[in-house]
Amino acid sequence: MKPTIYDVAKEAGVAISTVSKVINKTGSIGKETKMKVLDTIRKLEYQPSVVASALTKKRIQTIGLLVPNIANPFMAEIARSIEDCGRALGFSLIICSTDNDLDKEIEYISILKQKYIDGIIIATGLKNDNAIKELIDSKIPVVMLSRDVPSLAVNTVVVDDFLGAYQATWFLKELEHEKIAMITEDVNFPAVKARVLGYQEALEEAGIRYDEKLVIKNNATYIDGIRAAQELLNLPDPPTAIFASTEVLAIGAIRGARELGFHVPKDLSVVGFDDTILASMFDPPITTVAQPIHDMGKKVIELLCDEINESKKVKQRIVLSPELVVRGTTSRNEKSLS
Amino acid sequence: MKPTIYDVAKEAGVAISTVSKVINKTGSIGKETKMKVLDTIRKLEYQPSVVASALTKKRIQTIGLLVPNIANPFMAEIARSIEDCGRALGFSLIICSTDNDLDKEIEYISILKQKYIDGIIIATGLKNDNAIKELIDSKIPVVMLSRDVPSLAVNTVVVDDFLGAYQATWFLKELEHEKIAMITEDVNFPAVKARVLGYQEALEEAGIRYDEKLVIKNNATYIDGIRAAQELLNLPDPPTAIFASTEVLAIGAIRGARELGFHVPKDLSVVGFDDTILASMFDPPITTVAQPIHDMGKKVIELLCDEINESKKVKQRIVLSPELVVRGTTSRNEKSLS
DNA sequence: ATGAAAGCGCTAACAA
DNA sequence: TTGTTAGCGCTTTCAT
Repeated sequence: MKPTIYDVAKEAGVAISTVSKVINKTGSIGKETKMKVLDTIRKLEYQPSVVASALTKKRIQTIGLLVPNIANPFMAEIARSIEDCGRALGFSLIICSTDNDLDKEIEYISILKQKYIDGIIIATGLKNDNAIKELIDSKIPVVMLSRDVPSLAVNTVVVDDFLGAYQATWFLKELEHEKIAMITEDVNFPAVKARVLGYQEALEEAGIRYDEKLVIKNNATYIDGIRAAQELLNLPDPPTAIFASTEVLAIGAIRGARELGFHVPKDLSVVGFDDTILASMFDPPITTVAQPIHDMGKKVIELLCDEINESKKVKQRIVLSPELVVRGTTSRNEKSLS
Repeated sequence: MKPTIYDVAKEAGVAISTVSKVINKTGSIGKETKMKVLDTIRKLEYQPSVVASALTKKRIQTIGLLVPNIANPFMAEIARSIEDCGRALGFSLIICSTDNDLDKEIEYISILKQKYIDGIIIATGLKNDNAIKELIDSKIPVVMLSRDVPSLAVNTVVVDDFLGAYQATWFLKELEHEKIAMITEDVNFPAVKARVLGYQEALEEAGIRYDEKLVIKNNATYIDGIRAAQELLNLPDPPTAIFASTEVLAIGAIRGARELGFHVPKDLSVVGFDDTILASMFDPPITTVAQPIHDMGKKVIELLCDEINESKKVKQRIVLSPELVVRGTTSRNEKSLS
């Protein structure tokens, strides 16, 4: 049987509370006894039970991560970043793929609570914020990732979607593109709306008239990307550049363009968003707005720890800047010279 | 404060053991009291503490998944499958990315043990099996996924790598390719070796002489794929087809070929392995040996549950068949007609 | 069928 | 500085 704190205490000839103290570095213990305890812990290969301590401390050194789908490369990369940052602080990571389904989200939150999880990171995008509200009311440390809940005071880490879209669009403008289209998901999330706004702002500053026929909203699948691009390219006066608000949409758009005989980037420039493995492995590698995935994980864990330790009671909202990564799907607009 | 089992008992006017029994469906309880208890549970919104019960039952309804890297699309898809199958049975999933680093693997295993995890799924590939041996000796339910430990009796789920490689190679042969190369990771894992063997076997049956210059072993990065393909295509008598033992290698190979002016699939056919999102989103979509990701997750959870419940004491080794998915990176060899 | 009580392994007062 | 002890919330005999 695995040794318990009692075994250690007996073997070392001290009380269990003494052992507990040296393990948790609480209270004060004599250097002598401390060494003795440490020695027998090593000798017995004793490992404290996280579960037993969780019963009193209400913490099990584990955090939950709610994502739409861990199979989505962007989420998987985010998860990896969070896992690493969390591990450094002793946290394990439970993955919860909700498919953006409210019922699953509620179910997962309920389960995580039952398990005395230390905190929850929410990176799902839902229409309904009630589940989140209740969560926060129940005093469980929460931080939102890439998701704003405007009506709530809650720790949040987001990237500047407006800026990212602006950068992408402006870059296209500097490449002398004038008809710049946008493909995006058709939902009401602040993040999505901000990207459209950033696109519009850049156009305006560039002196390009905003044309709503050039903005295609739909779902965000590969197929949607293909369709949207083809719809755009079949226009009487088709765009020479497309800003896709997602890597998958960008890849779909490229595919759609190619099927119509357009060459990327010669005939059509495409900029994506996220910078997942999909962008760098595609041929040509995709010019894209990179989310600072590593920083996002780091900040999110920092905020969560602050919340867990109650060291800071003020909620924070951290906005990280994205960065345009220029690769092979964009080029100067030749038509504008004619 | 969250209600405890005591609150429920008091409110319902019964003993806590009675409440415990109705929750766990153990022992026998009168229909009357059962209803009464159930009602007050609902009324109080009582949720039993998994942690407290774990203290006696030694189970926390959570399993650990050791993978090289959750950011790897194949592993992320596997994780999703396992998550879903596990959730149906009430398990949460803790992700542990080891980077195939023995120290991290050991550290993770140790942490998982401390947390009274119910079982561990190991999908990492390591040179050293000692950590696994100890794990199994310590009676924690374990199942290996895509990893054989020949010297150990342990539940295992693998796909038939030999068969997959055979199918890929044979398919290429049926396309009348005669010079078929292979690119693979250079490690000693049974899975990797089996793929090389399957390739060789198919060649032999096809009456094609095995040429070791056509087998490039290296790491398994995108860059390695590029280099390997270029090395092959620069041969005096270059291959017309490449079987890459990984999606990433396949994508690298295609890129390498294109840089040299080869068209895929006209000048060079490429077959990959895994069938992740990378394969279907690439342009053209990649012909690949699909691993039955969903079945793998299902079987792995089944085995783990058997082990957890001790219902079956015989260790099993389940071999799943891969399936060739023909897409756009393969075509008939035109040169053979000349 | 139901209840009383002894743990599970640890933490945290409180004493000494 | 060290030890005693009462929980934490639940499961599980063993009585009743």
